[in-house]
Amino acid sequence: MSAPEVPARRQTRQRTAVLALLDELDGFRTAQELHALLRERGDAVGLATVYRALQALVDDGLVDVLRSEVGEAAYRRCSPVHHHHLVCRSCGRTVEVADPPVERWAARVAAEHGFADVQHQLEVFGTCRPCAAAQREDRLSGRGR
Amino acid sequence: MSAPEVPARRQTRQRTAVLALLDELDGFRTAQELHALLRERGDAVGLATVYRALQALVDDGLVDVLRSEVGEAAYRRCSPVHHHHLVCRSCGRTVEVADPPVERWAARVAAEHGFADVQHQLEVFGTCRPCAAAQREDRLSGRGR
DNA sequence: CGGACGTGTGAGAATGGTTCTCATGACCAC
DNA sequence: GTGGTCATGAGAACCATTCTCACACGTCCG
Ligand SMILES: [Zn+2]
Ligand SMILES: [Zn+2]
Ligand SMILES: [Zn+2]
Ligand SMILES: [Zn+2]
Repeated sequence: MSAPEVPARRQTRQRTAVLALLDELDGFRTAQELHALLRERGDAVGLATVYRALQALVDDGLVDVLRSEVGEAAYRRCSPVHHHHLVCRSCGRTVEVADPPVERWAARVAAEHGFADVQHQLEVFGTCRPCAAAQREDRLSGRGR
Repeated sequence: MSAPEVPARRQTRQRTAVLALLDELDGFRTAQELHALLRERGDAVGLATVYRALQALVDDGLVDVLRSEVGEAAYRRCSPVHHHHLVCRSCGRTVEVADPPVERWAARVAAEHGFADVQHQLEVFGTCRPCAAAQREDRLSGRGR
């Protein structure tokens, strides 16, 4: 009800830089990594601002966020339609994938147990071919232990 | 190769208490919540020890861990066979569910993109019936805003 | 254009969950 | 029993994220 509540997002150098950087990267990156990359490239942006920009992008549905196993948040420019991810554990390379059956399954199993307001999260983790090859090499050289 | 590597888990009052508490609870609880519950009940255990005991249980496959949206880890006594979870957002009540099709789907989609060492995580979140009813009541009373 | 307003920025402090440190205590095989 | 480990716990350390607040700068009329 009442006003549509659009706080009017303002266009600044910092927000533009964050989104531009995300557009060039293909995988999930943490806020700290993005902050370091921006600094290297010269587009210096405060860390707190990186966090705020990412949060805004997530709210706008332009960016997906994923929690790593150690609890850090990682961000990626994603398409706005519902999808899931196939993520490389070591380099972050990501492929967007869809699985229509699981959507129906989630809704059905939730209904069967009387759960409402259903959401689901499905992610697949693995090692992409280049990273697997690199790891094999490492093992062949000195890393016996 | 070499020794089977079983560091010999020692049985102490603290670890017994943590596992016993988890056995009584039906949902995912954070380490801090478990620590508080143990203190109330009189089985006082240091917070660091709760974390260590939980980590050991996870390593042994007796407990599952889930990251909340705010990044906290939540633990639950679970069956040792592979399964997924239907979790109530507000009370933590949890149902273990299986979805054989998604297992095959994950393996296939990973193979198609050349990913190895595949793992997947699938969780469904919702509001269980009792919690939904409670929230409806709250809204009817003073919470107009 | 030219301010006025209100949002955005950033350095540093604060927060809070988790892990580490290390002196002390308690299992348990012998 | 005893000894050698491993476990415990209070507090410090860690570290990602958020908060604070003085200041800068888009945006919007006029
Ligand atoms: Zn995505
Ligand atoms: Zn889905
Ligand atoms: Zn489980
Ligand atoms: Zn599965």
